[in-house]
This record gives sequence, structure tokens and C-alpha cells, in this order.
Amino acid sequence: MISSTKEKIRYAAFKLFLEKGYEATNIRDVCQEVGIKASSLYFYYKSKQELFLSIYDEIWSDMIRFIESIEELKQDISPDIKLYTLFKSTIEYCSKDMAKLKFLLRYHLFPPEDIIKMLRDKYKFWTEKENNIVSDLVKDCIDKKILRSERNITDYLKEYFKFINFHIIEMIISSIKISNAEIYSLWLKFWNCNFLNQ
Amino acid sequence: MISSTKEKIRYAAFKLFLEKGYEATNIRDVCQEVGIKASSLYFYYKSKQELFLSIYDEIWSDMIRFIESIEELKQDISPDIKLYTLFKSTIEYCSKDMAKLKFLLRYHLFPPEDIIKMLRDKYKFWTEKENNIVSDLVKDCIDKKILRSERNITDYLKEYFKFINFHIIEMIISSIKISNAEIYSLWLKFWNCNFLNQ
DNA sequence: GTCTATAAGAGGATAGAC
DNA sequence: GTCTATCCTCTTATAGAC
Repeated sequence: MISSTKEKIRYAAFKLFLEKGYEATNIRDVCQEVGIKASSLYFYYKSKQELFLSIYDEIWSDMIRFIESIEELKQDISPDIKLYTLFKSTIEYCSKDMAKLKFLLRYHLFPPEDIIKMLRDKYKFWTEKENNIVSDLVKDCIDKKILRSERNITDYLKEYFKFINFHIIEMIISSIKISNAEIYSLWLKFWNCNFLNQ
Repeated sequence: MISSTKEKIRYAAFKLFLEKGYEATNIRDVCQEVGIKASSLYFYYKSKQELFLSIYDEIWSDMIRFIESIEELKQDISPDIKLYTLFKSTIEYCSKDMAKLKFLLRYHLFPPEDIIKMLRDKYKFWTEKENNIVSDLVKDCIDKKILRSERNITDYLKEYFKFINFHIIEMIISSIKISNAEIYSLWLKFWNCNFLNQ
């Protein structure tokens, strides 16, 4: 596990930004954890903002890459099973790395003033990618008459993200991971109550 | 609407602590909104910490006082109806003043380092009061065989708070208030699925 | 009660040596 | 690449006049 100085900086900064918050984290503390002087950090990142935003982007990019790498989604199976696989894989990914999700939650709910605009743009960019993936699956369900076509796609999307985000927030707040057995029963309940009915 | 300088300070500070956060809020900005100089604030509050904590306490104290003032809870009606009334009143109270609940959420999820211990103590103090109120109602339901006695009271409490907190968080994040009709159907679903069954 | 002035220190960022 | 030294600004908080 060789770790370059740049990687060490990113990791130290991630931990501090997560626990202490953007404003309360200072460059000197980050550098002390890495074992370098504050001025050395500016060789790698031109500002505190740039350091923060690159960490934010990396978390999203890792997550989207993970979703895009799910084998089952590329195979020729029923789209409703794909949707369940997506849900299950996402929840598992989040439980493996709750810290990253807590980081995203923190800065989506309470963005620091001096980077609020950049955060908004980045948030839009990444959630659009995520939306497209789910949207394609929902469309496929509608085409194959698994889901009713009278209902709007954005309506289904909203329900899906409300559902999955709740469980992610629940995991973060309680620090308790959802078991595999639970994932399936949660999905069934959701699918029957919110997608098939009403 | 006469407002003393002290009240003006509290209100300006509340808004800034909520929107910008504790660390990013400075005394000068608070005082500028009030129209006094920074040094004058120290006549009313001995520190930034004290100002913050007094606001935190006031929000909780207002909320607990509201709950304790609900007339129906003192009357001689069935405890399950009282529990519903409590839920309904709490949700209504929160929708009327989402900013206050957002304030609590912010500092429960992400407490600033230099007041984390004091916040924890205060949180424990206030939630204990809240717990006792719900606990009494649940006990009464068990005594009257409305709820099953095999199940632990703390179990019921956990379910109740998980349920109500989710809807509060949902309101804060979406900024959409829950309608009266919805409150009842949500409660029915919760009561049947999580309290009567399983 | 509110002000001016100021102490005391923290934090972001740069210049330039090695 | 990493360091020392330093600049400049912002911030909490206090002293003491009015």
C-alpha cells in the first residue's frame, strides 16, 4: 500500500472535512497528519477550495463508476430484476463506505458559503448521471408493461430516490448496516406499495 | 412587536448559525444585522458558545413546552388516540417552523468540535423529557392491552422516533409540508405495520 | 448599554531558498 | 518537492470612555 503525498493529503483532508467540517478544518492540521508543512500542500492543490472539490468529485466518480461496473445491469435480464440489483448493490456499496456517504450528506444539506455555487453545479452534474441510469431501467419496465405507463417516469424516479436516500440516511444516522435479508424485504415492500400500487 | 436588543441578537444569530453554520458565523455579522457593534454583544452574552447554546436550549424548551401544552393529552381519552394526537401535533408544530428543526438536525448530525460535549449533554437532557412523554403513552397502551406486552417499551419508542424523525427530515430536505390528510394515512400505515404487527 | 480601540491569535496563501 | 519566513486578513474577546 504505497501512498503518494498527494493521496495522503486527500485522505487526511477527507477525514477532517467529514468530522470537523470545511470551515473548521485548516490546512495546517491536514498537513500535520501527513507530516509536511502547510506550504507544501500548495504544490499539489492551489487552494483549500480546490482540495475540497477534488475530494467531493472523487467520491461521486467512484460511486458512479461502481454502478456502471455492475455486471448484471449489462446482461439480458428483466429490467425489474435489474432495478432490484441496482438498489441492492447501491445499499451494499454505501454500507461498505458510510463515511463517504456521510460526507456527501453533510455538504448537500449544509454547503459552505464560499463553495456553494460550485457544489451545486457538481451535484447537478453527478445526479444527472445517476438519474439517467435509473431512468433507463424504469423506461424499460414501462416498455415491457411491468410498470404502468400512465404514471410519469420522473414520478417513479422521485419515489426511487426518496426510498433509497432514506435508507442511506438511516444507516448514517444509526450507524447500523442493513442486512442482506432485510434489503430484499424492504425492496419487495417498496415495489408493491410504491411502484405497483397507487 | 417590540423586540429587545437581546432578542434581536438571538434571532440574527439563529438565522446565521442555521444558514452559514457555527464556525462560519462571526459575531460582527450578527451584530451588523442587529445594528450594534460587536463589543456590545458581550454585554448580553459572555461568549459565542454561550450565545449558541442558549439558542439551542430555547428551541428545545419551546418544543417541549408545546408538547406539554397539548390539551388532548391531559384528557381522559384512549392512549392510542393520544399517541396519534402527539404525532399529529408534533408534525404540525415542525411544519410551522421547519427552520428550528433544521437547526437541531444540523447540530445533531454535525456538532462543532468546541461545543460537542455541551451539546451532547443538552441533547440527552431534552430527549429524555421527550422520551418520557411518549413512554408514558406507550405504557398506557400496553396496560390497556391495545399494544402487545411481549414487546419491549424501548422497542416501541425506537420505532416511534424513527418514524417521526424520518418525516421531519423528509420535510426539511424537500421543504414540503405534510398535509393533514396525509398525516392520518401515514399514521394508520405506521400503526398497523410497525406497532400492531411484527 | 453602546461605543472606540486594541490585544492576541488563528488561518489562507505566497516568496524564495535548498 | 519540501522547507522557512512572512504577509495579510479575519476573528474572538477585553479595557475603558461616554
